[in-house]
Amino acid sequence: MPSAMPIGQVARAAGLAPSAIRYYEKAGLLPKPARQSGQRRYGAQTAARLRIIQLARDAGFTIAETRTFLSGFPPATTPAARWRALAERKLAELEQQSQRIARMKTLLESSFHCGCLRIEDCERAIAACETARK
Amino acid sequence: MPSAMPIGQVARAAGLAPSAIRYYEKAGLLPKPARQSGQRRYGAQTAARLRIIQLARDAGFTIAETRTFLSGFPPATTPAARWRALAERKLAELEQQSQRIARMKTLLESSFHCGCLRIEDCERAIAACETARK
DNA sequence: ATACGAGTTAAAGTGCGCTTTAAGTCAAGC
DNA sequence: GCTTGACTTAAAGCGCACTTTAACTCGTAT
Repeated sequence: MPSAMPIGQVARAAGLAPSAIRYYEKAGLLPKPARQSGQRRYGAQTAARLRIIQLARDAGFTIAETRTFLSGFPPATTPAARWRALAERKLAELEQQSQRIARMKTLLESSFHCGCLRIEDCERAIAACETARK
Repeated sequence: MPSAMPIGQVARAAGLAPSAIRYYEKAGLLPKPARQSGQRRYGAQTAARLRIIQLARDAGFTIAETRTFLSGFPPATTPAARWRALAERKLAELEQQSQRIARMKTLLESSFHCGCLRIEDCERAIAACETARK
């Protein structure tokens, strides 16, 4: 792996579009790389940085949260401590989402078991469903 | 409940913004109401229609799916049959989402237990996490 | 008369994570 | 000398469900 790869090569290696890499740079997730006649040249450490970004994204962090993880803490903060701090809040969010999904499932399975022929007739059945919502 | 309510009253009763009601009308979820000197006047059946729409939205259906439920089936199709058809696909989507969330939880809990002092040193730990991803 | 509150419209804005587009630069191969 | 392919930028577009804005029209109370 050469230590001065152009953006297309880095992108292919990471399974990303070049535009995504430029976007990450503008968003402050990637340091500004060296240039050769105007074009970005990336070193080997970029691949690792991209893998970390992907991991954070896969874990559900937004771009802003990922930037916080990478550069939003006092420099002495260990990666483990950074991750713990952010993961705690994210897990709470996921818990909320899980509950939302559970409620949706309940509604999908319990609604409109009425024998109404037209939607306009379903009013009464819906009152029952709304009870299940709480 | 008067049978010719203006939009603000309907909105307040339903817990929605007037703009949302106009949006539903434009999106084909609500029939075009009568007008009095240019202003919309809603009958009592609108409240029931809005409750049905809210139920569909709470169950995770998009506006387009909700429109399908309300008016995208052969007229003779019962509400129960309509709901069943749409709910089946939606439940499959929710299953996917649940799996996505479970994977995020795993990543949040299992990543960055390394003792690295700087993010640049975490490469090795990340390889382990990526194993957990599969 | 006039100010107020509620209604009307079309069009643009929001948030998120990119992608797409348009117009241009550059090095290499023929 | 000319094409090709990969790169550059800023700005706009996408999907979704609305909200917000701007400019206007009503009927009613003062």
